[in-house]
Amino acid sequence: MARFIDELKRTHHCAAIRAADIGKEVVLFGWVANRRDHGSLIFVDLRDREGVTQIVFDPDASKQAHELANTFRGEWVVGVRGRVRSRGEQFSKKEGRLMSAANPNLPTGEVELEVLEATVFNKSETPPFEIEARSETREEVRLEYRYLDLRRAPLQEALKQRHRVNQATRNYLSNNGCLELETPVLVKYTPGGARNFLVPSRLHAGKFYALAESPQLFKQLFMVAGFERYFQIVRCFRDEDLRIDRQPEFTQIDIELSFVNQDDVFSLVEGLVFEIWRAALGVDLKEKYPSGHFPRIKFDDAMRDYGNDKPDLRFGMKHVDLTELVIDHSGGGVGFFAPIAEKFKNGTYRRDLPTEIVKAMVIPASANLTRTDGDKLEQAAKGMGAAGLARAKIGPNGEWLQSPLAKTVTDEFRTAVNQALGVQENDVVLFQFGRAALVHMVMANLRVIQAKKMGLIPEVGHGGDFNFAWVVDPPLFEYDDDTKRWAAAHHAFTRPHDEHVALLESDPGKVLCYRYDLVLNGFEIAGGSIRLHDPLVQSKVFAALGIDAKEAEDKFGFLLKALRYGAPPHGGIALGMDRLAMLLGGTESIRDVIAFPKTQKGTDVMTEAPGTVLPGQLAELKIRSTAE
RNA sequence: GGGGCGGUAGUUAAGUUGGUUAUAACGCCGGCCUGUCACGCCGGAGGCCGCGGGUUCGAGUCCCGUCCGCCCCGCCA
Repeated sequence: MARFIDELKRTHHCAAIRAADIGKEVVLFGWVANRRDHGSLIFVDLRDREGVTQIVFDPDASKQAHELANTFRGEWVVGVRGRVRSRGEQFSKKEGRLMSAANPNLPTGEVELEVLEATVFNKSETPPFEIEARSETREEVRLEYRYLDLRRAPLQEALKQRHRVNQATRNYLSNNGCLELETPVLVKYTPGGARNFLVPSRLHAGKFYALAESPQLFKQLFMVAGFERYFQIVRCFRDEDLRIDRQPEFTQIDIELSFVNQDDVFSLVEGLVFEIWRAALGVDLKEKYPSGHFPRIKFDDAMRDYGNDKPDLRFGMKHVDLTELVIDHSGGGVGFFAPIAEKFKNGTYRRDLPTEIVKAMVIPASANLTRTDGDKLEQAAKGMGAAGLARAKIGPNGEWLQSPLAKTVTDEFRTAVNQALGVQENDVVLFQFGRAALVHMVMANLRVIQAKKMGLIPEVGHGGDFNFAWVVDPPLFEYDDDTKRWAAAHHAFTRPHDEHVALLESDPGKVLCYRYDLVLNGFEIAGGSIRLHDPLVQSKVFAALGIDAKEAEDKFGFLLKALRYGAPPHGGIALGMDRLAMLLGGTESIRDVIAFPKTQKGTDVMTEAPGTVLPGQLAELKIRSTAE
C-alpha cells in the first residue's frame, strides 16, 4: 500500500482552498509550477487543472518534507498532506516592516498549506519552455510538446470551454426534440464539393472509401427514415489547404429537421447560440438581441456593402458600387474605367451579369492615412491579386488629390462619385475595378485590414462585442465566367424560393434560394439550407445546370432514389464548433482551441504524421506510390 | 500552384558598410538566504547562427538552392 493515493486520497483541487478551510488538513496532488527557495523555508506553487495554491515547506513542520522539497524541480508531480492556514502578517525584509503576506492576485491568495508530509510521484525533465499563461514561445515548438503547451492556463480554459459548449449543445438539442444519431465516417466518394481524404479498401483492391466531408447525405436520409429531428457533434474531413480558421479535420454541430421552414431553423439555432454563450461565457445575448433573433442581411446586400458573405458588422466603412455611375458617365474620363463602360455599352456584358465592376471605399480623415499607409494597403492588395490600388485624397473643394485619376476625371463624374460616397475633406477614397469576384475579395480584405489599423476591431481577447447576422437569400446559381454557364452556388439540393421556380428556365440568375449562413464578427459560424424534396423542381434545377437524368442518377443516385420514397420537407444547418470555440475564447487561431491541431501544411509536428508505411502494407492494399 | 514573412544557446530576441572570443534576458546547474509569490544575491555551464552549395583572405551577415513554420490568394462552408 502506497501512502499517497492508496491511503491518502486527494481531498481538494488546488484552486478550491479558501479562508473557510483554515485549520483543515487536506491532501493535494499536482505539478510544481514554481519554487522559491529561501534556505530553510521553501515556497512552492502547486498547480492542478483547477488552479494554483501556495504550499510551504518549513523544517519545523516536517524536516523530511522540507528535505524532499529541496529536490523539487519544475513540473515534478507531487502529493502533499498539510494544514491550511492564513498567510497572516509577516515581517517583510524587502519592505522592512510587518505586512500582510496575502497575494491578492491569486484566488487562493489568502491561504497557504503548511506541508506535513510529501511525496514525489514523478520527476520531470526541464521543459523546453516555461509553462506560463502568456507564452512567447514559437508555436512550432509548442506544438512539438503539445502536452506541455496544454498545461498552460489559456489552453486548459479553451478545452474546458469546449466541454461546456458540448454539454450545452447536447442538453439544448435533446430538450428540443433532436436525437443524437451517428453517421459513417468511411463513405463512398462523391464528386463535387471539397476534396476528400481517400482510404484504400483492403478487401476490395483498387477501390477507396472517402472520409466524410460532412454527414450531409446521411442526415437527409435520417429525415427520409422518419427520425424527424437529428443532431450530431461530428468530426468532418476535408483535404484542402489550411487557413488560420481551417483544419483538415474539424468538428461540426450538425442539425437536420423535418417539417420546418427557414424561420424554424433560425429559431432553433438562435436558441442554441444563446444557450452556448450562457454556458461558455456566462453572457446573456438577450441583452443585445432582446427579440431572441439575429438580424438578417440579404446576400446581394452583403456582397455590395462588404464584398463578401461573412461581413464583420462591428464597424462601417461600407463599400460603394460605382459601376452604374461609371457606365452612365462613360468612364468619367478615367482611363481605367472607360473600357468597363465601353463593354457594357457595346453589349459584351449584361448589367445583370456584372462580371466587371468598380467599387470604392472611404477611409475617413480621422484615420490620417499617409501615403506610406496607402502604399502598404496597395502592397496588400497586390498580394491578393489586384493590379494596383488607385487612391484619391479629398481636397477642400472636393477635388481629388494625390491621385492617378485626378488629371483626367471629369468634374461631373467626380462630383457624382463624391456624392455617392458622401466624402468630406481629407477623406481618402480607395478604388478597385475589374473582375467582380476579385474586386469584392480585395475590397473586403482591405476593409478589415484598415479597420484593424484604426482600432475598430478589438484586440484578440479584449473584444466583448458579438455581432451576429443571418446572411439570406443568395442566388441558387452562380454564373461561371470560364464555362459561360450556370453552376450550383452551393449544391444542387437547395430549395429555390417558390415564386422563383418559374424563373428556373427563363432567368436562372434571378432565382434565389433558402440557403443561409450565420456570421459572427466576420466569420461564418454556420451554414445550411432548406432542402429540395420535390422531384419535379429538382429536375428543373438539374436542367438549368445542364445535368441530364443519367448524369444526375450517376452522381446522386441513392439520394434521389431515397427522396422518391416519401421524403418529408426538411432542412438543416451545421455550426463550425472550432470557429465557435475560437470566437468564444477570443483567440486568433483555430489551433488555439483544438487539442492536437495540424500545421499549415497539414502535418503533426509531434507525431510526425503523415508518415510512410511498410512496403508490405502497400502490397496488401495493392497500392504503389509514385512519389519520389 | 502563386505572393509575402520568419528560422541565431532550452526559450525569446540583438547582432552595424562582411572582420578576429556571436551578445542579453528568462530558463538550467552550483552556493547563500524563514515570508516569497516574475523572490533576492554570488558563481557557472550552455551555439552545426535550419540545411547544402557559392562569392571572399574572411560569411550569422552577400548570392543560389533546399527544408521547416506562419499569413494571404487560388482551393474550401
